[in-house]
Amino acid sequence: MSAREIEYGKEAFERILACCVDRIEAGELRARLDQARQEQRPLRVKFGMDPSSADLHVGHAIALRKLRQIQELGHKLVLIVGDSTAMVGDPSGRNKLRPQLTRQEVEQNLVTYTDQAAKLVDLSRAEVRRNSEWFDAMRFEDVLRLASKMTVARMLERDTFQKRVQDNEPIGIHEFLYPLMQGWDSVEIRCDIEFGGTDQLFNLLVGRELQRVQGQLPQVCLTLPLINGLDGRKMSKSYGNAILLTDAPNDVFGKTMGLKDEVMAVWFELLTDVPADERQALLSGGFREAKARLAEEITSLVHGREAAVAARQHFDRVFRDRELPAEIPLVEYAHPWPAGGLPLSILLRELGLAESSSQARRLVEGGGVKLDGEICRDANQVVLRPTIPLLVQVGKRRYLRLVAK
RNA sequence: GGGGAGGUUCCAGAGUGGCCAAAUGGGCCAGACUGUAAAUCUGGUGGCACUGCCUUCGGGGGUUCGAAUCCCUCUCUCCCCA
Repeated sequence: MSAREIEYGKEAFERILACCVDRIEAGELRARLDQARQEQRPLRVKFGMDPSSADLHVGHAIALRKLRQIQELGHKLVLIVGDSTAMVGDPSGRNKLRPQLTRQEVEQNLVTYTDQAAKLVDLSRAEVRRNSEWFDAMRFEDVLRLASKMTVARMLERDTFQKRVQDNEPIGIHEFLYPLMQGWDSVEIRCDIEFGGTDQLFNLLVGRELQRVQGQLPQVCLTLPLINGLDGRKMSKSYGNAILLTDAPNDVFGKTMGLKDEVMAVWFELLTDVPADERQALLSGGFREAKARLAEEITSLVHGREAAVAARQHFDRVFRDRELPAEIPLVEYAHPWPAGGLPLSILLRELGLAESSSQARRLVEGGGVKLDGEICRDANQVVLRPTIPLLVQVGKRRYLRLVAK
């Protein structure tokens, strides 16, 4: 296997900086590329992800796409899995104390995490490091030394902390440690460039400072735009407004179709490879068509082109043409069917179409449940053992064909 | 260490002895409408084989015919003073 060609020139410089919001310092990047060329080595480009929730979303995909480009330029992606930092909880962009995760929870999240990241970057060529590697080895003394590099005043300058002070929200001392930990990761891996969301700027800069203190060349800090979620707030799994990388293709497509028209341009730019002139043409045509294309691109990004095309067909069929989906899962009722039949509310609960029989009752009474295409408004209606598959439909998105054992 | 203010249903936040399964807003779910899972409007939003019953208002104990509301205690958070 021959060594990959590494790109150090103007093209690399520009591609690295493309889409970045903060560039601290772009000039240093130039010098850093030259230096790396002389030393015949790739730049070490860091990106950190805390396995603090189990799922990545398309907001993360902006960074991951960027990192893939960096890999294509031949530079080294160093992916930090923040298993130690996840136990602290990043206070960035948070107006509340984050729950501290246990080691066990972090371990669980970690597995799905790297799998998801692998959809978008080549992990086999990346260096994946857990930061517990060095933090577990630290003694309290080391922690104190690290903590002395930062002042309370500087920490309190941060908006998020200010707001919390104003709102009488608690701030844990450990939260002050977070930026230092993230910064220390940069020292440990001798980072050349660190990427993060715009909310990460402070943390990234701490990395610079710590590197300087430790006699390393300070990293270049580049931030990427954060993307808003379906409701306009910052996209976050915990707000429930995210398109997750684990969402089924139909959901990725459908959620994208629900985006506000105004944000389409940004999504096209940050999340697709559609060239600028083509994007322009799409956006000046019909919104519906443009958004369908966007949805297809996003779905393709997560699940591949084939799945994306199928998702688009499904969407058109179900939501535009108001027809039944092409494929409806056949579900076998798990228990023996009672001789006297089964009240609808109980059936829906048992099928997992409602969380409780009360909720099922509400769904039925609200007109959201159809049996064989007929709206059924009586939650007490007894459903007899189906002899042929019974089409059960809850809302616009949940369908199944039910058979008895 | 001392003093004060608080902890309410997914979230914010009303409620200070019965009319409280708990206002209002957000979120979420469903319905109508639509190019769309957008926007808007409507309804719903503890559980139960449900016209009734059961369990909720930080934990535990108590007063009372009756407590989210009163008392005791524990616990957590915030503020002020030291």
